[in-house]
Amino acid sequence: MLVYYLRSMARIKIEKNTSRKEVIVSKAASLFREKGFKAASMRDLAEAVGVEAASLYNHIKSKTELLHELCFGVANRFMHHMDQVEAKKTNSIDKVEELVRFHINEMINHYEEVYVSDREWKHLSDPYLSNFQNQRRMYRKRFAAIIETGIRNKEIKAIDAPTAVLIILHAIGGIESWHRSTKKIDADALTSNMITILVGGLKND
Amino acid sequence: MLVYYLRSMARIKIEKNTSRKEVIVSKAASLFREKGFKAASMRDLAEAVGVEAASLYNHIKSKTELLHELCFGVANRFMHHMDQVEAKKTNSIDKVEELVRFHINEMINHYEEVYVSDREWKHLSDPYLSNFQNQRRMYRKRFAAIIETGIRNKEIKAIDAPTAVLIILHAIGGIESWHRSTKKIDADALTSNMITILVGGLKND
DNA sequence: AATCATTGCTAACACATGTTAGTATATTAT
DNA sequence: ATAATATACTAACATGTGTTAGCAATGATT
Repeated sequence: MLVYYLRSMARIKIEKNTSRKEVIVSKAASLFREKGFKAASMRDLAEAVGVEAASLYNHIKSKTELLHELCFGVANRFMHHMDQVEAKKTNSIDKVEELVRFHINEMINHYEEVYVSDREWKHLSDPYLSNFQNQRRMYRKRFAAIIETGIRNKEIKAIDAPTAVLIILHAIGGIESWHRSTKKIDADALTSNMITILVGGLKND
Repeated sequence: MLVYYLRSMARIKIEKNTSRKEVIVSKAASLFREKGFKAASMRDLAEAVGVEAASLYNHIKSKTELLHELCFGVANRFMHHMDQVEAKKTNSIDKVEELVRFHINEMINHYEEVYVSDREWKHLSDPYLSNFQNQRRMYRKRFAAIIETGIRNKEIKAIDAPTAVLIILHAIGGIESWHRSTKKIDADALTSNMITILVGGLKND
C-alpha cells in the first residue's frame, strides 16, 4: 500500500555533542518531576519531545530505563564527590559544609534530575532498586561517619549523627519550593542561609 | 439465574466507633504511602481491606476522594494547632519549639497520613488542589511570621525566615526513614535531637 | 546515483485501570 | 417472620497504558 505524506517528518532537535537519547532523558526529568513517574505517560513525553510515542523506542529501551539513567546519574555524582571530600585533610565541620554546599549546588543546577532521583526511586525495579538503596545507605553512612568524627573531636555537638544527616539531606531537598516561586532568592544568599542554620546548629561553640 | 455461594461473604471488620469508610481511608493511607497514589490501584486497596474492588464504592465516592480526606484531614489538624500556638503569650523561640514538637508528634503518630499529604497532594484535582496549596502557603506564612517576630526581638538569628521554615518542615518530613529502619531510635530521643539541631541553629546566643 | 543505517510514522496489541449495573446476601428495624 | 437497609459479589465497560511490528522518509557513505 502506498501512502503519500504531505508534511515532512518531525525530528528530535539536538545541539552539538548531545545525542537524541540525552534530549529524551532530559525531557523525561522535567516530566517526571512535574507529574511523578507513574502519572507521566510516554505519550506525554513524546509530545514534549515533539515526536510520536513509538518513535521514542528507537532511542530508549523502556520507560523504566529513563528512571535508571536519572537515578544512577545523580547517585554516581554524589558518590564521586563523597570520595573527594573524604580524601581531604580538613576538619569535620569544613567537610560537612562542603557536602552541604555540593548538595545545594546540585539542587540548583540539576534540579529536575536530583528531585526525581530523590522522590521517584521507589518505582525502580528490582535489580536496580536494591542497588540504588544500597548506594543511598552507603552515602548516608559515610556522611554520618564524618559527623561522628567531628563529635569525637569536640567540633560538633553530641547529637545523633544519623539523625543529623537525615535532617540535613531533607532540608536541602526542600529547595524545590523556590523553583516554583516567582521572587527567587539568589543562590548565594540561599546557600549562606542554609549553612547558617544547618551547620550553625551542629557547631559546638 | 440462580447462583449458590458455598462460602459466606467477606465483610470489612470494624471496631467500636469506627465506620467502614474510616477503615478504607486508613488502609488507603498505608497503600498510598507505600506505592504512591498513582501506582496504588483500587484492586490493591480492596485486597488490603479484604473485599472486592467494586465493594469499596458502597462506602466511598472515588479514589480521589480518599486523597481529599487524607490531605485535608492532615491540613486541618495543622491549621488548628497553628491557631492555638498563635494565641499563646510565650516568646518566639518557644512557639517555634512547640510547632516543631507538634510536627514530630504528628509524624510519629499519624505517619502514613502525614506522609501522603506531604508527597501526594499533587494528584488532587482542581477545586481541591488550589485550596490545599493555599492552606499550605498560609501555614508557612504564619510560621515565618513567628520567626520574624523572634528576629526583631533578637531572640533569633537574622536569617531569611521563609528559608528557615522550609528547612524545618522538610527536615521533619525526613523522619520517614526511621519507620523503615529496624533499630528505631525512641521518640523522645529523636525529638530532642531535632530540637537541638533545628532550634539550636536558630537561637541567637 | 545507489546503498545502508537512522529515525520517524501509523496501527495495533495486550493489559491494567477506575468505575458502574445489576444482583445476591447480611444485618437491622418493624 | 417480614420488610427494609446496608453491604458484598460478579461481570463488564470505557479508557489509558507501555510497547511492538512493519513500513516510510531521511541522512550518511560509498
